[in-house]
Amino acid sequence: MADKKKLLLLDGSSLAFRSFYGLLDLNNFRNQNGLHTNALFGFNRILTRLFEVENPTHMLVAFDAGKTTFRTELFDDYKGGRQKMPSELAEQWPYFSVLIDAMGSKTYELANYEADDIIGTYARQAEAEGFEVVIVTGDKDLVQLATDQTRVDITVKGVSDLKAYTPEIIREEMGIEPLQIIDMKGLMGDSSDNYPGVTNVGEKTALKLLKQYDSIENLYAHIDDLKKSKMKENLMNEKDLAFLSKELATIDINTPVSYDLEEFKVSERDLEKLTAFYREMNFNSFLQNLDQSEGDNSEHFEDIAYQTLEEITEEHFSEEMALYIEMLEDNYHYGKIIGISWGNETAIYTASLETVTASEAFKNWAKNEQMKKNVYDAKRTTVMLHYAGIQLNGVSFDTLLASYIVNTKDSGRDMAPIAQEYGYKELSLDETVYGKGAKQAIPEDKTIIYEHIARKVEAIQTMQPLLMAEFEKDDLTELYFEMELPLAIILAEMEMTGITVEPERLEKMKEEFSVRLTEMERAIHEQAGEVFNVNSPKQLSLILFEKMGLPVIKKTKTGYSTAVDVLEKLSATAPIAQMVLDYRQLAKLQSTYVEGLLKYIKPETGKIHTIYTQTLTQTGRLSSNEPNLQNIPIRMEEGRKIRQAFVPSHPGWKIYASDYSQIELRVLAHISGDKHMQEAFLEGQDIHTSTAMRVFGIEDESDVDGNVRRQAKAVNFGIVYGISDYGLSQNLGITRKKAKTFIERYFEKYPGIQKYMVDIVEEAKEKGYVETLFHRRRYLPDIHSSNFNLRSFAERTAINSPIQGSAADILKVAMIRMDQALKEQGLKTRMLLQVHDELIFECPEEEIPILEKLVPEMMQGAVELAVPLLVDSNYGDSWYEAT
DNA sequence: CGGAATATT
DNA sequence: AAGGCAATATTCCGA
Repeated sequence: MADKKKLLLLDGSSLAFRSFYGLLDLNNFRNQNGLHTNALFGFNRILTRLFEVENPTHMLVAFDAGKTTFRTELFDDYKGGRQKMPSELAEQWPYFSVLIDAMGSKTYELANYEADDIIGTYARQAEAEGFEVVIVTGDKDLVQLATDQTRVDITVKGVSDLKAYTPEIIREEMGIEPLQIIDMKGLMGDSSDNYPGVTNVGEKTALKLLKQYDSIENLYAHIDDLKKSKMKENLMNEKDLAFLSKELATIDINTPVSYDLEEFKVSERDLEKLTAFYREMNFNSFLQNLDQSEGDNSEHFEDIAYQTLEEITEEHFSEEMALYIEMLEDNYHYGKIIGISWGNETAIYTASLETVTASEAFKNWAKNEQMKKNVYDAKRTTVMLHYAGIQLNGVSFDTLLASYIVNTKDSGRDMAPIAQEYGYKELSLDETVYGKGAKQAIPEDKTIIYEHIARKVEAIQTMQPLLMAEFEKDDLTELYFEMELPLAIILAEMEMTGITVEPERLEKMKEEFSVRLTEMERAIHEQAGEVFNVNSPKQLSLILFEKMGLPVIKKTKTGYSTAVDVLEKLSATAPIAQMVLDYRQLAKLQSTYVEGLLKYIKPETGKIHTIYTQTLTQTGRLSSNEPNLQNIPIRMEEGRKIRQAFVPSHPGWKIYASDYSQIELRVLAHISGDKHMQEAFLEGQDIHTSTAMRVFGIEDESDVDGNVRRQAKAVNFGIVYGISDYGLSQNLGITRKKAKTFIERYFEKYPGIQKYMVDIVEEAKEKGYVETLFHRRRYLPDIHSSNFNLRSFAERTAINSPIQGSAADILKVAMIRMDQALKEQGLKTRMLLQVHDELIFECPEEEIPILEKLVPEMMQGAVELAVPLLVDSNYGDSWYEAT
């Protein structure tokens, strides 16, 4: 069967503007000539994506022709009041057509008409010829063109996401037919196109009227039926305006266009033109993608000299070298090393794992603290070699960790993009060399591996001095060498040590849960009156809201929400809601924690070895994965019991756990300098009680009941996150107005906090980044965005990151101090886990008295703040008992 | 492969 | 006029 013809119609002007404002980072998007390139970059991304996703046979990008159109003749002020195109966008304008042409598509503009009209006209023509049509624009007006054959995709936020409008979706969301959009616009007007509509009629009123009267014409035919009201008066007075607005909103589908549809057949993209364009614009990532999609991308690489060794001797080592170990698996506790490379400016060597493990010379070099090694991911390298029976010491630089410290955006497993960023362009993506997903494979020809990893060694060497220079420039040297790099080695040890988990305990829970889940599922089916998949939110929502007719509380992008807060509301009247909640809770425990953890117990050792990712979060926190041991249940007793399976690895040992009390609020008290909050901590008061008394004006501490304290606690949390009245109201289930007064009262009572929030946002705007107590940076490009959401998010981030990040820094310092102390004192105690504000150890019982002094000393003394740090500790026979 | 839901700090 | 709290990971479903 021949593929159906598919026409893609792009509103070039609209998308260009969207790209420009969606990526409003004018400093970073410039080419070597200083030309701004942000809009072109975004536009290219849309085009590439559309070609991939839609695979059109025909395509046209339509542009607005100029200031005057037939609409301005109808209405002088049409699009009046619009500010001029910013010069930064205007200078990019000529290049859009260059890009579109290179991509194999056509552009078109027509004097006196807007892009909308061209699109409307061709859409209707194409429909008549049996095409499938897709329109892409940032302008909602075009939704009026949707039909069964034509879909209209509107950009939602920025340009990356599109929302599809089909007639069904429009009916569902607005309750009208696509063509009625015109009537709606006629009544409500359009502020961006600057035509007025009827006074005081907005979308809501317009839709209400249209549902009753279908069209403006019919509405006015029945205008006498309307009850006397201000609205009726407005409608009568402004009848002309309504009809004029409707005319302005109507897309002309009979524009005198001059090309035949067949002219818009998509042609092959012109690689030469496209490459030249990307080069000119400095779009390196697109260039690289282009290379890959064209297959052999090593063609333009310089040859690299390296030597594959069968026999390794002392001569192959020098005082300072780069080292790289290749393994395809992400999880290095289970993966297989497929090649090893090391070298310096004069020579690069490669060897197989067998050759290396057979070599005493290599092992001695690896172990020797004095012999410096530059690596990419010190932790990964250390653990991989450990499993190969090789001890690695003397790691003096980690280029991955370094690039993350310079910019938290660099977090990649893959070296190529980071190397590229630092000017080393001779390296392919791992994906290109080894394939991805199911297609990934170890190359038959080992020289492919060796050449690739030899380049990695060269990349490490190239990057290292550049990263050092960045450290000096941004005052990051101490953070890196005193905190992050030593921590990487400590984390490696923690991961290798692992934590013992008793499978028997989990197996028992599994049996019990399985029986209960079956029964709960049966009961839910009974209530529903049919068998369905309770795990499917879609099927569940059909049962709840359509079959059983329960009230819809909240919607998601794709349908009805069945989230906790929704089900909780429903549970008052519908027992099935509570049953689903209970079922979900248990199902989560079963699949993620009981069965999930069992999968990760190493049979040989009975231990779980997580992987901490040190270079991922934007705040400086660690993350834990495969499995995540930072979110083991604790709030609900049932889930908390999971922790009973986490036990010491030797008989007679204990699990010892210490956590910081309210570290984030203490950090906030410190950096904000707020006297009242500092005082509360200095006097050892319960902070939430203290807040409750201040904010709610309670005189006597004994009058603070649980509920009031809970509310104060929620406000404190909200403050740390950069609060909004809406967020707080959702959280506490109170009105927005009430939430607002809470926050106002809070700021009144803690003026230092309010000042901090204003100042930090100001600082972020000035510098483009915020930083922690230890100078860890987070860049916030969106702080200047004209997009309200992006900007607001950046502002909240500016408030939260120094708090969350400084707390993370403090625990990192504590870990280093603790590790040092354990080693110096020759203790048997081992640090096992880190969970953001707590450390978990295993220890022989006799060391407990030592730890009770040592751990608080190391943790509380990690940093000197204006308020004391406080640590709580517990121990027992399992993690459960230690918390 | 993205979205929804839910687990933690 | 809009719009939605900070940082993560994992599982499941359904296109």
